[in-house]
Amino acid sequence: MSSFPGRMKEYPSISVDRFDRENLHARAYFLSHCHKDHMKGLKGPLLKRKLKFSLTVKLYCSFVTKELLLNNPKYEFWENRIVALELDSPTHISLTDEVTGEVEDVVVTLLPAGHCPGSVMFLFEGAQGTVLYTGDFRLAAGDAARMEHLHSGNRVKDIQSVYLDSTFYDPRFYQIPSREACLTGIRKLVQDWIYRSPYHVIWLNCKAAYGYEYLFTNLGQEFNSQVHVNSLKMFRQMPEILDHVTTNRTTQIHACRHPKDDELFRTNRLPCGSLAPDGTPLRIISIKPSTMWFGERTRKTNVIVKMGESSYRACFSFHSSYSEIKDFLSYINPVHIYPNVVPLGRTVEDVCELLNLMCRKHSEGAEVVYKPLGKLKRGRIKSTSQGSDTDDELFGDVAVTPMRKKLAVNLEKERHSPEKSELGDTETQTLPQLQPSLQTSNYMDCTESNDDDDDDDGGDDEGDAEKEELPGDAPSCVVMSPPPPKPAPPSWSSFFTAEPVGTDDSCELENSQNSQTLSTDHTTSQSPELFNDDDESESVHVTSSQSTYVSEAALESLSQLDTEPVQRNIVHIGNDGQPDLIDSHQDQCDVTDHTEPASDSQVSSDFDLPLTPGSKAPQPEELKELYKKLAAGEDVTSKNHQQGSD
DNA sequence: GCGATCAGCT
DNA sequence: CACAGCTGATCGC
Repeated sequence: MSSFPGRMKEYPSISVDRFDRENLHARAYFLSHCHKDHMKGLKGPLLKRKLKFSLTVKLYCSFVTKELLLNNPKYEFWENRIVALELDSPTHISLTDEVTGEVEDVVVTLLPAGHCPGSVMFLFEGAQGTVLYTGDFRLAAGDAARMEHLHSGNRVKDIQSVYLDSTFYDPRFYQIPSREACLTGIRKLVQDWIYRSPYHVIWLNCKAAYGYEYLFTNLGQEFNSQVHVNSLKMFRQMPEILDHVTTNRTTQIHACRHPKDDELFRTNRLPCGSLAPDGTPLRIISIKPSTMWFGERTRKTNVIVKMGESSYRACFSFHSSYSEIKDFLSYINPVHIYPNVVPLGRTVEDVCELLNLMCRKHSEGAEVVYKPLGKLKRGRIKSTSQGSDTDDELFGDVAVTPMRKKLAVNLEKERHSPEKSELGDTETQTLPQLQPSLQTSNYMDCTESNDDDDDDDGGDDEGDAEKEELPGDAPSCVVMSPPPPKPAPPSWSSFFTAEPVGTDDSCELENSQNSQTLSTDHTTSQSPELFNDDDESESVHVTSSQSTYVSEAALESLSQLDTEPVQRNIVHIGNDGQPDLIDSHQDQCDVTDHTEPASDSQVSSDFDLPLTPGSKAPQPEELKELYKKLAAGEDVTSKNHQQGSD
């Protein structure tokens, strides 16, 4: 749970994810995602009152977050004050003090956070430096390298501070099976069950929060079915989700809820009360998504654990693991890191101590030997900045992989081998397809799974998880996390955009008046025609420029235009030669860099990974050599440090 | 009567 | 296990 107080040292005039107390005085608000612990004060009477008297205060978030937020009537009063921003589109915002008239400019960029639909990180750039507020995130190792806006030209931006989702920043949570692995395990379990008969149904026992949607969509897709949920209302603008969920109870996969659903389940009933039409009793199993973690050297990575006769836990995490966070931090190499969360059983001091190791000053001495080159997307080499730590070599996905899960290891290696990632993308398809065999997977009955007792190197637990036919006919054991066959990553991207949908109200989609409004914003929201560029050249487009009331729809689209995507601004700034925007910032190139490569970097669609600071573009030949060495575990350091040992 | 806080439960 | 978020009790305004 976030305990971020809402304000960042560098930009105290804005508030992020907290809306009470001091934050009531903010000049602008930012909401990273639609979870209650990040919305404290957001519907409070004080803030509501402030809005009434303020002309300029806005709330910035993603389109999806806006949609989800406004789904709750308690937040409706925000409607005309929310400015939804596109992902990966630097946007200039003028922060005006309504009393003094003082103005501060920042550029904000929303980066996908992978935590729940609409979740983003905020990258702020302004006179006080570049600051990243991560919100909550689940990013895999190497993801930072793929984020264009964390880079400036070929380099990683000079990031002053990171306000970090440190939920699992504790070696205890070293490893959490990847999203793909978890999904694969769940898919298999579901398949094992529902293919037995139409009376075999699944209940996904999910908590009341956004974040499980990708599970629903993936299962819906896989089984060419729809998942039963209580309401579709919030997804009415999100066809990617809407397509795979339903309020029709006659389906084999349920994620519906009821205040007493656990109790109902114990008596073999679904939360929705659905029964087979012919009276045949349903065979229900429940799958409860829960986070499972493993120690650094654990070989067990069961993503499904049988808890009882017909109940299972399935690995599922909204947050990055320790190693994922470390990977992220070591890549962006910030000067300061502030935890937003204190992991359970730890103190702030504990976390800070650990985080300090990841700060720039600490890594400096052992400065990076080798940083990712070109588009070495998967197999990025850890830069082992803070020497000694045994974690380091185990840092990447590869190392985190259980050591002797036979198949698993090799596959993982294959998948992450730099050679392949860089040169032979297609090769990675050599992975075996999932065994079509179902019915037979053996599950282990367990009560515990997260014993990360890495103690046993001896490998006593060899076949532990493998067999154990329980008498019951319910699938009875653990699915080890099978390395997914280079899955197309669950389409998280789809959650970050709210595509217009032709109000396909299947069941209970109230056609609210705004259902059309939003649709226009999405892609062409910043259509220049609507605004006369000239009068914007005033540069300080105070966000309240439209104080008069127009139709809601009009206002809606206007408010989207209040804040200029930087690309346009930048051009403008370039013209008058005075980048008054970020001038005092350490390096203006940060700003200008946005501009000119803008076209080219955007065109190069999948974000070829820019070079790391201090490196120069390697020739293909060199690269090959390099990768070979890397693959062979040889030393690739050009100078001083060795890679693995000392 | 509402909001904030906390315990309890999931 | 942890999450995210309910419910319900209590207290204060």
